[in-house]
Amino acid sequence: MRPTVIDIAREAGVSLATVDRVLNARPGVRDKTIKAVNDAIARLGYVRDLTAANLARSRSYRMAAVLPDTESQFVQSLALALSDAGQVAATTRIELTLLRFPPEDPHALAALLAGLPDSGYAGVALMAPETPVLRDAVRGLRARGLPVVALVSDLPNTGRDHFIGIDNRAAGRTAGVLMGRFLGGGPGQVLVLGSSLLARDMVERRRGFDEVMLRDFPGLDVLQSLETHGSGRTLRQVVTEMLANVPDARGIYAMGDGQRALTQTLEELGLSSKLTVICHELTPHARTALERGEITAVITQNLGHLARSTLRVLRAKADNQPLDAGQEQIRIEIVLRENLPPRPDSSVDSTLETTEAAA
Amino acid sequence: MRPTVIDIAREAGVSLATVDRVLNARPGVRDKTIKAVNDAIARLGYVRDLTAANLARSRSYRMAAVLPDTESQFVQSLALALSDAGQVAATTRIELTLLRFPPEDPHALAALLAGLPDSGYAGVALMAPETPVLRDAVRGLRARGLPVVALVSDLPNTGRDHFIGIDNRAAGRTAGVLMGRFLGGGPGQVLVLGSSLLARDMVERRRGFDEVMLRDFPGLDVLQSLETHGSGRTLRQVVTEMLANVPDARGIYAMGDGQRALTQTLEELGLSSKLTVICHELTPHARTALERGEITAVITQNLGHLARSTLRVLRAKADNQPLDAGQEQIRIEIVLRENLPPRPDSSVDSTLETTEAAA
DNA sequence: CGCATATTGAGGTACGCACCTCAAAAATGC
DNA sequence: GCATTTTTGAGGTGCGTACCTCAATATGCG
Repeated sequence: MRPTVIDIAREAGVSLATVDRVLNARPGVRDKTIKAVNDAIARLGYVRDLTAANLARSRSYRMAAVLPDTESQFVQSLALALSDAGQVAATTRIELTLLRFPPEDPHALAALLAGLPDSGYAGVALMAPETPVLRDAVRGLRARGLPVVALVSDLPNTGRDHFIGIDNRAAGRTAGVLMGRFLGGGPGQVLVLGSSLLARDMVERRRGFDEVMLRDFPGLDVLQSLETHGSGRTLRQVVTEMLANVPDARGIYAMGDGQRALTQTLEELGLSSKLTVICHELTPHARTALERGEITAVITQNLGHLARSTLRVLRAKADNQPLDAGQEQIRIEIVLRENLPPRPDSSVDSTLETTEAAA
Repeated sequence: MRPTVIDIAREAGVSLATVDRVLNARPGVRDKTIKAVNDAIARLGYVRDLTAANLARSRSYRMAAVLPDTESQFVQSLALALSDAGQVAATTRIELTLLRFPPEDPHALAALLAGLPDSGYAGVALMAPETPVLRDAVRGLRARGLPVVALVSDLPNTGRDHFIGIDNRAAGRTAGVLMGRFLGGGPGQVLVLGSSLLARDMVERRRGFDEVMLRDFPGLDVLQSLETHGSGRTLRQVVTEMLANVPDARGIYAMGDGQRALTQTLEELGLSSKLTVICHELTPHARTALERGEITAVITQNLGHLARSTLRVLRAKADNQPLDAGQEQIRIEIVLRENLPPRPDSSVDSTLETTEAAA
């Protein structure tokens, strides 16, 4: 049997109340006594039973995940992954609420954040572009003692408690090596597409991509980024135009969303499977395109892990506990047709299973 | 507040004892009453608090992980990851014991498994080659009601409850595309190394590799597999000899272990960084070699995830609970120099942090 | 030494649930 | 309608910990 607080008390020759004071860092214990208790803990190899502890604390964790209200497949998948993870986590006293904000309205977002009930929330996860208004809003939350973690896209200047997502510069570098090697080093030209050239993640991906291309594949000519503004129409326009002017285009690096518009455009131009196409995020569309050979490689992050990590991190922050850095590290995954994971991923049937189990 | 059993009882108009009987599938309740309770549960959205339930059951999970006693870096890393995961899981009433067996002695392994205390264990994770003796031993364990999961290398004919690891054929295919594309399709020759040509995982990797190479890269000539028997000396010998006879060798696919011996051999032959080298498992050595450019790509599985998954699966099996397939899916990861995850991975400091938190 | 203050002990309640017993009530068979 | 069986209720105990109160010591200081 594992030792309990009672064993500690006996071993240390003190009362249970004292052990409790030491364990929970309550005041009114002499250093000497504290040491005695800690020694006993070490001797017996006591490990606090977190399940019992949380029960006794009757601690529960109401958390909010705030996402832009776009119809982008990526955001939708992320929302799904989060709500799945939330369902599962419900058995561990975690309650997750998903909130959405109008994507182009930082003030609405700030208002939403400011309007979160003052108490009752244990933490907030946030995926949003860093604007001055948002910075203040996040600072406000943190001033109220609410942990805030940035999701997918970092908010380094807001004082957020943690960032959950990939290193976008490394992701860009990864895209770079793949592109360079897949094209055999050149010669040829490579198009780069981004939703917005101002967004931090786009900038970083481009930077990483360029680093590698310049250093390792000087024979390839990387063109200026094209902005799609998240619009399929714009994407089609700029890509069509560009490809008309660039005779020897051999690759496309799509840093932002719009895989559907891209593959469609290439299809129309009769270029499907003729170019090396690398994009980000394994959305259902990217999957299909990968299977069909219309996209060569996808750089992605596992949304299931991301969602679960979010809950774990928020909880750890709420409890003021340290993180397991290794576990919370989100990997930059490379997906080719050949290592495409089977479909049931952040799917619905896991939810079904869970519900069934609870019933 | 989340509803509790008491709320269910009130809502269903029955006593607490009856709710309990329904929840825990105890006999002696009329169907009509069962339905009433389940309806109440649905109406209130009740979710059983697993932490409290486990506490009340005073359920604890003694588990064993059985690994071959080799000094291979991969097995060592796996052992480390498992013991790390075990440390962390100790706070949730899980106790993991690591056992080792002499790698070439299936009978010793069988004896070890048969000798596990009849009760007291909640499950066993096992990494071992599938031999007839082992098959019987595993069947014996399962007959005793002990869940068994296969680790890293599957044991399909033993009736194991679950397999935790990657699809080796898909891994081989992945290696294939990478090799093919990195070499620009040929011409040239590719060496394949495996520790043993009989081991199931080697066979499957080779099969996947060949599938892709034959179909997509007919210009590349894939040579017969060379057997290293897990010995660095043998590896050096066969590789040196082969390279002397093959004028246009451009790539090496190392399916098994021995990365250290391989990079050393290539170094000696003055071929470092001149060949496209793809191998498996991101061991410390593979890391270094990747950083130095001596290895081009590593196909790997995240040992941290693997270890945590093992514990989760064993626990779910012990509780007869369904799995979250998405979460337990082990990804085939592709690691290049550019997306090499930062070092602190299945490291020691996470252990320190945890210990500190408990103190 | 005597007093104020700091430290410790004893004991209780609660968290949400599992599991047990015994008696009461309801349903069933004849 | 009675005996029998099945179903239900009431109540208790325990899991390991948190957190509280009040009294009993111990310690430090003048």
